[in-house]
Amino acid sequence: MTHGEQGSQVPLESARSQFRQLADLIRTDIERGTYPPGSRLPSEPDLGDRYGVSRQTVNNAVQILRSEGLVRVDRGVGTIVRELPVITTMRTTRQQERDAGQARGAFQAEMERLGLNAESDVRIDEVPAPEDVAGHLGISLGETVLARERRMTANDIPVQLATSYLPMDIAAGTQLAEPDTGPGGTYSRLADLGYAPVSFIESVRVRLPYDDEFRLLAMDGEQRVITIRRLAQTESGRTVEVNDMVLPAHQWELRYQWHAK
Amino acid sequence: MTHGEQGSQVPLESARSQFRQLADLIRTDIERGTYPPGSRLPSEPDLGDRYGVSRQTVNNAVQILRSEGLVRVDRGVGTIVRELPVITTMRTTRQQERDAGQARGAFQAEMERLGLNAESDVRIDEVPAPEDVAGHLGISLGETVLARERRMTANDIPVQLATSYLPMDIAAGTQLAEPDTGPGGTYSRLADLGYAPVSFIESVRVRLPYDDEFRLLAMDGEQRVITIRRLAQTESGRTVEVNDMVLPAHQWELRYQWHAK
DNA sequence: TAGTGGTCTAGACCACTGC
DNA sequence: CAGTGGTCTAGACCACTAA
Repeated sequence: MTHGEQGSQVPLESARSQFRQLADLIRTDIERGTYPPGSRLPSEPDLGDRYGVSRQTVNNAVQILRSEGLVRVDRGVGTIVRELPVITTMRTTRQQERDAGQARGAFQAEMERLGLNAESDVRIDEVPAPEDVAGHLGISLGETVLARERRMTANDIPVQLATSYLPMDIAAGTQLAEPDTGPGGTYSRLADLGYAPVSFIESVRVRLPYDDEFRLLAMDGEQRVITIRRLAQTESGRTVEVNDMVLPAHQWELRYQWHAK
Repeated sequence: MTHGEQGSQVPLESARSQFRQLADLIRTDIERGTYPPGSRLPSEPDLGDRYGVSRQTVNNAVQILRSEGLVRVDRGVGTIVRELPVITTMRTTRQQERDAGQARGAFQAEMERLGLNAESDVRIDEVPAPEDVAGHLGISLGETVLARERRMTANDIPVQLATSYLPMDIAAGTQLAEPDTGPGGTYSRLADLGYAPVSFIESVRVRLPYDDEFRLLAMDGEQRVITIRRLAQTESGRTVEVNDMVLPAHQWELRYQWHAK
């Protein structure tokens, strides 16, 4: 009664917490187009008045929508409805071959399919191998490896970090140490050098982002990242690449296809 | 000054929010064994006094640990340190064959490897095909399909829900409609019937659990689920199974292996 | 400077648990 | 019944943005 006279126009059941129900209401409004992509939600005090709840309760509701990637908060500006579609990445025996024949990578191809403008930075470094990477590459602990760090964006929104580790005895002085690995990418160059990867293992996990990932991926609130560690092995069983990928979980779908036998 | 005299023994920087730093402190204590698995954290008021912060701030910190699966809250009891290890599930061309030869499924095998006691319920139903399932199975909208719903536990902790949809023209009256599908499981029976699956596609996503999933998986706080939809196809290209899996994200690692060519 | 969301506090009421 | 966490509120201060 103290404030907001239009309070509780929408009946809230008592079974579920108010902030969850409020999140549902706002989500529905977004899906119906009441708040179209790119527009701003009413401010938290406004929403509080409108629904007859405290600002803290509104804030809790908005946290849910943020964690789903439905909205994004611009500090000092407001809460904006997002519009980036879900990106699908595909891993297949056959696709793998197709990708190898392409001038551009799988990421570029998917972005084009979605009509998004894909860009990526590359930073190349020689670094001491992280302990677990050293283990996979069969390298002693202090030894240096080639690290190719990439950050990929779609329509200027960061969508993936990837760090590829390659043994120096293979990569040093080759095109693998150049920003542009040329047609077919890393795996084609490895093949040229006599280390064609034929077997791949990917380990997928979900977790909270680290601070640097949070910043580099422009993440928001309680969003999660998907982490993928890919190992690429040659016919002889040597692991010639460790690739650590980090993806905002809400904007990706991973697709794996394989064949029995 | 009003309360808790030991307040702020641990210096908190001002850059990051108090509740995130507090979460880090408690997490460290858990990892160091100060709060061993199975034990209870001090109550939220206690922690508030100890660190000189409000109960709400403690609550926010605990939310983070819950979402990571590090602790679990028993209503009316307290916050308990968890101990379920991360479960790895493996998908490989070769593994697939190996599994087919086993009396027990892949899930059982992994549980045994981890020394966990695996159990699972099965419920079998004939239901109208959900719209997207009908599309995949090439069935008209109202038509019924066989639904095999499973709920799997490890040491009595629920770790996976799975619903397998099979076309009635294949499954009706066969062992596929029985609780126990026999040696080799569903895929072996499909093979016996002349519908051996040879190609598999899995689509992986991460999201907040629905209410029923939240309950059935005994989830806690802001935890996420991994959803996997698997399509199994025969040589002729017919999709003979749609399998929807739901897994608490914090306790699983998905592993995919494949071979080029 | 006014408005935005981030965060914190003190206090409150609730449902649930175990004694 | 006392203790637990879930949730809500009113009020506050902050950093940041845009006008």
